[in-house]
Amino acid sequence: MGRAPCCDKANVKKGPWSSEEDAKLKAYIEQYGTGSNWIALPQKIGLKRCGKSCRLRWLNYLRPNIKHGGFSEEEDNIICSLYISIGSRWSVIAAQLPGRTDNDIKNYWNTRLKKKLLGRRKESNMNRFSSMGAKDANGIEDNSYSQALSSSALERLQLHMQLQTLQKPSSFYNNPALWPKLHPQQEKMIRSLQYSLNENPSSLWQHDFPSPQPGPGFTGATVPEGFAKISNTKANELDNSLHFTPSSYNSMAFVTGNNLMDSSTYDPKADVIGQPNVGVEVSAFQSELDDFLNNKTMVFVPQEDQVVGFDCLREINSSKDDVIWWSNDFDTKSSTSNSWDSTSVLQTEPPMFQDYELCYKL
DNA sequence: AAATACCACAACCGCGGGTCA
DNA sequence: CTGACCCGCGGTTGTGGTATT
Repeated sequence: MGRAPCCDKANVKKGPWSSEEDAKLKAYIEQYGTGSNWIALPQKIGLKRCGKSCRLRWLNYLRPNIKHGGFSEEEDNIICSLYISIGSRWSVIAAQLPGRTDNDIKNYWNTRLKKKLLGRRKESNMNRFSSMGAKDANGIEDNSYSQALSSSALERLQLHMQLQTLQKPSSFYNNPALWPKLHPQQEKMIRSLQYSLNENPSSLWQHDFPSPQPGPGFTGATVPEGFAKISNTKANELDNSLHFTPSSYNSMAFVTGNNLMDSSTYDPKADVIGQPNVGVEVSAFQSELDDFLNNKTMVFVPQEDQVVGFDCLREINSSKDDVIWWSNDFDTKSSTSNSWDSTSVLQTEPPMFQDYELCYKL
């Protein structure tokens, strides 16, 4: 049985909001607040709208201090950096851009920024991805690898490549004039974010793979007890098909049999089909992006007062000891949450590994 | 001038998590 | 513990405007 609808679909108006509706909603919320119940709100004020629609209209349009359009170069850079870092976590990205809504940023990315950043390399990257594809017994090109990559992953990978291209001919890393121009406060923000994510075991970014590391819950290269419940059948299935996680490459692990493999030593493509090691290349993504973002400075070690203002970071610092580690993969739709905000992403509860899928997508 | 394609953005939808009775 | 309810999220669709043919 499906989920019950949140409202009576037959009796709610859909489509664009009229100025009268806007005025009603705005006036009421400004006077009484939302009453913490969006579903009941439209009835109270006589709007034939779904509560969710009211909420969206308020948050994305009517709420005070909302900025529309006119994204600055600095905002572009932040969006780009965070997208590469954490993917399509629009609410997280929006939290770093005051006055911007997740919907606005999402639309802006999908319609403009993505094309701006990726457009020029579309053709060459398609060739490159094609060359990465496997060939079957008949020598027919199999693009399943690239097809298996989520669009988000592809975009992020392409962005990474774009950065690499920038690096090569003109010593991008060594030429500050080519670095994206960020306001010092914005650079500080991003570095603080990255620092916290990297330093904290509950980081979004986990460069070191668990298997080679002694640590809580790990025994050599074996999937730790209670950590990953991948079945042999599933593992074999994975072994026989896709050997790197299609949608998560920030920190990548490979599964073979019951073992988690460090991407730096495991060569799944070479193992199976004698192709270049896509996995290693892809898994290098994150550290190179780190370099890109951090080489502009020395190693960034924020002091306590440097992260003031980021409550989420303070929370991390306060509970570092509690956590083991977790994946930075947020692409998966798993049994765990797919809802993140600027704090929840950074919070320290680690129970991210509850099924094989998540483990596989380390 | 009309038809078509493309673009930008607002709005909707369905899902999963959190809360609470 | 369970189920109902609500919230918030990311993905998708709809729509109006603009550019191109």
